[in-house]
Amino acid sequence: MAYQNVFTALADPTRRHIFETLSDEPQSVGQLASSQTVSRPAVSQHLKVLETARLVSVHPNGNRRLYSINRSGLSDLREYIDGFWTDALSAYAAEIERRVEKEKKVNPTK
Amino acid sequence: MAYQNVFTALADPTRRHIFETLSDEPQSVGQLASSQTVSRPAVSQHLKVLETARLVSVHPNGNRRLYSINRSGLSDLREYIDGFWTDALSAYAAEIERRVEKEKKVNPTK
DNA sequence: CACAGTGGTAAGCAATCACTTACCGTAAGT
DNA sequence: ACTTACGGTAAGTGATTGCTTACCACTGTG
Repeated sequence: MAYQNVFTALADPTRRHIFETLSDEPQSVGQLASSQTVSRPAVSQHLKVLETARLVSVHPNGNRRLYSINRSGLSDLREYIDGFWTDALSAYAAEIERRVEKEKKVNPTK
Repeated sequence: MAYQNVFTALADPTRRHIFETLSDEPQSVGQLASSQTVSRPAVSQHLKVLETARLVSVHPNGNRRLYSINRSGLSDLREYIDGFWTDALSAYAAEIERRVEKEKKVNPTK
């Protein structure tokens, strides 16, 4: 039911970049701002949106606040997406198909 | 690479509603507009966004244009989402494999 | 040839969004 | 207690967005 916020949260390029940066490793707000083109308050506002979409989590550590990725939002999103394949089997089959094709690209000799 | 457009396309509630309506059955622009709270041109503009995101397809049929769902955009989105699982990813794939095999046993004719 | 029916596009407008600077609260160091 | 670092929030602004009405092109029917 929360996929709405996920869509709006990841629709913005800056927010996606922050999210992808956090997927590599947890960072503080200041760290994030230094690797971003926008100011620190902007990052703070973006993190608020990402947090309400359950895409990131905060862990206050002394003086600073460490932000890390939260896959709950992505799970909501995937659940929504899977609903558009009529029967569950075709969704899983399509998933398998995709992975097989991907593997073929990486390792064509197989 | 096209998931950006998918995010922005499905971030709007009206656009999501149009997309979900089309997932039930293909419809013309006029049909869609009648089941929507917004005007026909608005629907037309939304369909344009959905089309560039590869979420819907058009099939001109005589006088009218029949819009139907296109899952390519969703596939792009799922691919993007799956990139955020690392270890859990393989477990997920194994789970899919298991379900597919199970289904094959139950219903071998498919 | 008209003449409906259908739908894409242009122009304009109000609301929302992303960003900035300025300010304030809190936690550690001296 | 003073100071420095960190970060959330308020206020304001320019750009973007979603919507409307108006207009125009195309297709099928009399």
